[in-house]
Amino acid sequence: MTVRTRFAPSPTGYLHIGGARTALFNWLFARHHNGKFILRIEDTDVARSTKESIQAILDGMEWLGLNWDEGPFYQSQRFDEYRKHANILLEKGVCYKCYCTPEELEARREAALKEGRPPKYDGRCRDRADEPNMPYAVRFKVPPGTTIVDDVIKGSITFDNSSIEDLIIQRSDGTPTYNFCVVIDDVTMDITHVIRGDDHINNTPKQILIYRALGHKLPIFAHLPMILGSDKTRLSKRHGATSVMAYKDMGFLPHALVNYLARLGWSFGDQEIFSLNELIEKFSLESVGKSSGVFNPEKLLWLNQHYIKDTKSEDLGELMLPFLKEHGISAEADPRLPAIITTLKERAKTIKEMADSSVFYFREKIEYDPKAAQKFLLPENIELFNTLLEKMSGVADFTAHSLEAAFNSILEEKGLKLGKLAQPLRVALTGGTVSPGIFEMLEAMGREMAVSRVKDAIDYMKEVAAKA
RNA sequence: GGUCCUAUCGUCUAGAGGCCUAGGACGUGGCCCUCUCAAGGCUAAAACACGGGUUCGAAUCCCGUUAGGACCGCCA
Repeated sequence: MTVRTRFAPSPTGYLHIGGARTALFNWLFARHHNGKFILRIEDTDVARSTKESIQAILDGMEWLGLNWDEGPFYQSQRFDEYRKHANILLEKGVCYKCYCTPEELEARREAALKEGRPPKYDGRCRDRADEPNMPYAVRFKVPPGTTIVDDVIKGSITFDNSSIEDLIIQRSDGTPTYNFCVVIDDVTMDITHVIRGDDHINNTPKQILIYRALGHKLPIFAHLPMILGSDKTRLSKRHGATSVMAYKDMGFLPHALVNYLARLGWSFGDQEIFSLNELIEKFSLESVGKSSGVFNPEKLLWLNQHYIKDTKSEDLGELMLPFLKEHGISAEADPRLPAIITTLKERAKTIKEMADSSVFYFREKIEYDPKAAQKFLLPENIELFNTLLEKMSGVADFTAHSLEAAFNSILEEKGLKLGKLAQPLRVALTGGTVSPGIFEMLEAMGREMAVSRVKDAIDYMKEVAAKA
């Protein structure tokens, strides 16, 4: 039997971190078993579902590389199917018509809560014989006894059916409700493994009861522990960015997020770094932990940095262009781009950070950081810079290697340490005191720009001398 | 309030009764390297929630306590 898993988000917002991990685990499990991964949009709540949300979820999935084999299926297009099954259950007598109005139910709920009783439906329409000409909801008649959820991750969980209320499976307007659609869909789509957040555990016995009433075999259930924020409550906007696409905008690589999410709740010995293929090969539900985990942005950052170092400069260039645009820089035609990135990628935690620190490579003129200029662009360095200019113009090939040799000869001549030369030059070249290594940076920048910046620095130092 | 889930360094985790003086990773501190910043290398501090059992032996199995979390809708 082929494994079939599904991810079934409701389109009431963007794809968030928790949903992405659920999707990822479903995807990994399906891929590991050479099965099918199905995408289903749970939009039975017509009022809250939006087209924008659907698109946002699809975008997020695509960015993460979680491709689906079937779907997206939309529950809103399957209402006839649900109604048909609801009627069957009604005829079988395992469901009944409930004529209580939402207002009445709400009033009773509040009263119960006030008196400290469980806000459970009292079943007053259960054995009603008449059929008044009024709108009715279809309720499932929960049988007595106990229902056992056999969960791959959590183990066996027993529920007393008396704690489960007669749930509505079809609203009085004829639309189906969640617990019912899920079962009908999972049955008709031949889902073999239901992998979802453990916030669904309490729904599971209800769904099992419906499976039984329908006469269908149960899928295997696996309930994933929640992802928590730093205060150990359910991850939400209060904890910062929760939208997957926000991570794209912050300059994260999709695989960094995938690797991070995979390791949040799942482990493979002491291994931290996994390629996509390794993830597929090594993933198993057995090694998913039971306890919830706190989302840790620092570790994500570390992984991102790791994968940035691991990515070819050419590819990074492509990814960096949109971030450069925000600085008003169009670098797509700049042949220096890959070389520039090579100097930067060892020291960037995000693509955005890399773009921010690359700006000096692209500007016509740079501005000096006042403190840096005051400390390093001193008139006493004019002579040194003139020598530098000669060497830089004279060196046969403008590479890190020959530049280093050329610089060393200056240093030897003047009896200087590299620091005395590198820091002033760094300020002249970049405007600040922090940058990539001086030789690799010169090579990446190119002779033309380097020479012009040294000249500018000499002019600047002369001005300073004149003022003094 | 009811139902259910969970409990190892600050965080993610390894741990399947003796391999545990509890391992790895992120983060944090120190040292080395060094033209700045990183990266890299080395290193340090840092945890079995508590109480009872079971056992020759418990982080590991059982029970309880405590603490956290989720769910209890004509939302999904």
